[in-house]
Amino acid sequence: MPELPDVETMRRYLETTALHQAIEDVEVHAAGLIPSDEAPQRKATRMEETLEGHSFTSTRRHGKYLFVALDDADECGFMVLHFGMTGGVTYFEAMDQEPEYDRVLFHFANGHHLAYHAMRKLGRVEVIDDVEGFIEQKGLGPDVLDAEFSLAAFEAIVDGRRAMVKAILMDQGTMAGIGNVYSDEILFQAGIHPRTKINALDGEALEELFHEMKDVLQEAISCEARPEEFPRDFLGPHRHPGGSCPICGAELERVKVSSRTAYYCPNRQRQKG
DNA sequence: CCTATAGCCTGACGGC
DNA sequence: TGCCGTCAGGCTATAG
Repeated sequence: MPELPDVETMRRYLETTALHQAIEDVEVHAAGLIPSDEAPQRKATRMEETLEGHSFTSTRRHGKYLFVALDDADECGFMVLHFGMTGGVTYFEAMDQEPEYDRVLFHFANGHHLAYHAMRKLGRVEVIDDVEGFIEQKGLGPDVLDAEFSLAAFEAIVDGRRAMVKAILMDQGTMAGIGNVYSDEILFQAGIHPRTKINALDGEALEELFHEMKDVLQEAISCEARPEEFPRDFLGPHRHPGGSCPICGAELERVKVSSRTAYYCPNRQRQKG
């Protein structure tokens, strides 16, 4: 699930729930989510000791990564959350509300708790001291919704590339935040077939694509990334086997791109390149 | 530079 | 019912 709109929704959720409270206790239940070569028990203990006694003070997002600043950011830095395919965060009071697949649990002084959960353990949790350094080390491109990521910047970053447009959209090194589902949504709105080579798009099509990138993600955020709230002409709720185009009614087709399943409307997204 | 594949994990679903 | 393969919205590493 978690692509840019989902992670942004979680960021806002954390902003209104988990900030400015003393973290009394931390339980790492799945040390494998911490990327380090240390022994699992050692990693878990180290993270618990690093966070306990501190508090979260602010949040930040880049692409699909969520950064949570610690009160003593100079010393402790930031906790980074990545959600893989199935991760999320839940803030709750009574322990009988503890979500399933709870991988890291934070106990706050106010009696509430925050769970980082991930059914499949494909996410990551770690503590870093430098957000910019982390982004660079991961090789992430600009966040798609960053105001400085302009049409000119997009054109420059894509200039000379020849890959399929869907692969480019999903490449976090080109730009950060778009995954399989939202790349399909963006291409649907832009009327572009997912296997189109990006260099086959003319200036007008590229500009349309750029605006749909921004608009689709913004719209999804305003819906808190909940497909049932999406505008009627969005592909999302129809994106399943047998689903039909919300605009023309044609049955959606599927094709593999970058080893992922792309859904598209054969009527409105004709292949050109 | 580009594409494809496997691996990391777990659960849901369809077929036998 | 049980077993098996396949697929699922993530990223990384590797090979051609």
